Amino acid sequence: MSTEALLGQLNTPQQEAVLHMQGPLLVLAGAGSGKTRVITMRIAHLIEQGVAPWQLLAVTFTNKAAEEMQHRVDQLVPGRGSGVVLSTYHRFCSKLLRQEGKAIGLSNHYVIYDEHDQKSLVKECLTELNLDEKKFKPGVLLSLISRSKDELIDAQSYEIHALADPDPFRQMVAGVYRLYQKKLAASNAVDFGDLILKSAELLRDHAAVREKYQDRFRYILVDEYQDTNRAQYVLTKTLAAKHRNLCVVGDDDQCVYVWRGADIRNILEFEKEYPEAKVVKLEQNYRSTERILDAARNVVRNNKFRKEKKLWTAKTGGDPVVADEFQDERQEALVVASTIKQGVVKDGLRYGDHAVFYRINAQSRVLEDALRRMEIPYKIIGTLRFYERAEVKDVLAYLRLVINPVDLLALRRVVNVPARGLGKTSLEQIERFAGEKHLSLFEALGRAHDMHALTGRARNAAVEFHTLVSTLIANRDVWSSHEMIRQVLEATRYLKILEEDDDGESQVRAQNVRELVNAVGEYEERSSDKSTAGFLEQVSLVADSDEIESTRHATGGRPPGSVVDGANYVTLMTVHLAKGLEFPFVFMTGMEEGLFPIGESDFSQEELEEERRLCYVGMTRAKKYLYLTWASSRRLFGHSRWNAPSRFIQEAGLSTNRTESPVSSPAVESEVREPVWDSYHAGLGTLDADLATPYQVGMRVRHPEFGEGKIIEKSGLGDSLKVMVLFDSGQWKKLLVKYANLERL
DNA sequence: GCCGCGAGAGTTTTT
DNA sequence: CTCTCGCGGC
Ligand SMILES: Nc1ncnc2c1ncn2[C@@H]1O[C@H](COP(=O)(O)OP(=O)(O)OP(=O)(O)O)[C@@H](O)[C@H]1O
Repeated sequence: MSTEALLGQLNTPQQEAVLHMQGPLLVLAGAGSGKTRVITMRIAHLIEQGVAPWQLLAVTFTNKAAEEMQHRVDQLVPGRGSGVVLSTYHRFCSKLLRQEGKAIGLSNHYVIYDEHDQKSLVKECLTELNLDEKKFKPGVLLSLISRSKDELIDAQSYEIHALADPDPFRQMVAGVYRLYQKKLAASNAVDFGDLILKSAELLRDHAAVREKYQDRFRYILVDEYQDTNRAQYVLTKTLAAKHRNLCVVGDDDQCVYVWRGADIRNILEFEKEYPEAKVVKLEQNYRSTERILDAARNVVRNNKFRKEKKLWTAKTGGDPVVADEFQDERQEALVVASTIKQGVVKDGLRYGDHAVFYRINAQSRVLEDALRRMEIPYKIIGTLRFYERAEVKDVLAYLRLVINPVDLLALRRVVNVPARGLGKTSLEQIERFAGEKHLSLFEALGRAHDMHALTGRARNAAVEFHTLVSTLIANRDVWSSHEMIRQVLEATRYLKILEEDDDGESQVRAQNVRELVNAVGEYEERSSDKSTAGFLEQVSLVADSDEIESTRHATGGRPPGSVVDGANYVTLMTVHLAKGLEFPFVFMTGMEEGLFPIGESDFSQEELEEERRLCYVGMTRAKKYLYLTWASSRRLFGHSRWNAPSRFIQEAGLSTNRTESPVSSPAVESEVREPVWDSYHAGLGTLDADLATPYQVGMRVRHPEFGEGKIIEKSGLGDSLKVMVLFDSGQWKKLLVKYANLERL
């Protein structure tokens, strides 16, 4: 596409940003103002100007966003777009380490440990250090370690800081952190944080590598810059140090990953960091109607820590933003589904134009039920539970072991899978032997004959296992990933054993294994790197890519309104995942205090502001129509509780409509509605199932200090009976009934 | 060494 | 409600 044609799709400030050729560039602008379009067009324009695609590095926040941008670029400059390095930070770093990791002692067959692996490793550390898991929760320690990595603090630096600190807890964390890293290194493994941290350290400490990449990337572009962490910031800065053509775009109001280490200062202080930077403001929102934009801005305006930005839209007026109350989450889901159905059936809308957002993944199930009942095609975007299934992990562990035989977690996982008589005791013996002889555990397995303490059976099993895996290893550079996984299943009889078991659960597992084989096959078709290592990397990095599709309903006919292209479905996802996307019709569900904003009322100002930004992100995804819903009673994680409407509804300047009875929709068959009602009543029943105490959920009470309120949750029994009370003042508290002096009303 | 049972705990958001 | 962990019996 010619430069003129490219520029024709942009407004004046956007053009300025795209045409800016020399030096740093900051685009700080509100939602829907065309920031992403600037990045995309800038890439195309630079290529038009003769910059070689491989000299461009563009970073996005999710793999999905990267794919979309790649697609756009390919359209704009056909045939030349594929050379651009366009990926997430994590993928970029993964490739970098694969290529250059040997400089820091990382073999190119390293594996990426996921959160589950990380937790196991932390647990091992605690055990080895004689620390009580009850007192020091692995999850808490892991998050301390991960946050440190986000801030570019490696184990050594952490230890140095800790030494200067008399707090024994920090000393302890330092010990765990160091051991944790030692274990990762022993397994030739890195975690997510390491991908960035080690890349930054690699560039810092190895001039040759640093200069190579600094020379190469003449232009660097970063989308969603407000959500980068310190490590990513330093990495970016290093890479851009030579050419200084760093373009970052973002919106401080959309920073929603502080809990994961995002540092909003990266974008707010960009000008300080690069005084010569050109700053472009985009003030026209092209996405939403005025009403939607006003509502969203009314919410985020309540934040103290933000930069005020102008934002206007030419789409004046528009449909009013609606907020509705429902009796419970089933009602809510039912109405969301029937509203969508009505729009499609009556007004000829497309399912694909609709998205339903929620704060937490657990909310999705009841929405799914409702959509399925009404035969509405939908897709859930989110972290895939598929790769968390035991049978899938087993097979993946075999693949990992073949690629990287020192991967201790993978080895431990499968050494006795399927059961071959190599239990805990035998393995401990072998591990001890390995330690003494300075062998890896895998090598030690091959020398089990020398271990006289082992039973004959265990000895044979160990050697047999070693031989089996060795044969696979011998072929790892010969076989493609698809071939490899089939050979793994063949050699271990893993799938056979499942298939021979009549148990229903085994059949499901067998099916999952077959699906994994298919996934490998598909991967091989799609990608240029057909190796097993490539597949494993893909699995580790692309947690978000995939969708669980729902088209299980109506095998006979196509649901009304669906089109043949197959892309016509309602999208379900968390608000976090919606960042960067847009839909004509958006439903935000679960708009309740305690759920959105999430947490008990003791959240800090910072946490509340992040929730508010998240709400702003969600609302600004809508182009034409925005519908907020909340349920006065919600069953979640097996417990019902009463809710107050989210403060964000009020902040948005909306008032709630109460829906007394279920909205009957002509699109809903009566036979479909019945079961919903049945389960609705069943759900209510559980609310007052335990009547053993005089205090019940829903009851109004008076507290001498806090005044009147309603009991929204109850826990414990007897003297430890606790109730959560939502006071009319808006605050809520968990109280021990024994001491609270409550008066029933 | 293996398997099944029961008690207990714990649940945001994701690269 | 669902999953994990630890224990005890085979
Ligand atoms: N100059 C323009 N003229 C018309 N439409 C535009 C223009 N620039 C962007 N758009 C459209 O506006 C919408 C929002 O653009 P884009 O996604 O680039 O915004 P953004 O600033 O990245 O949004 P957010 O930060 O909310 O994710 C898109 O549908 C895009 O196609």
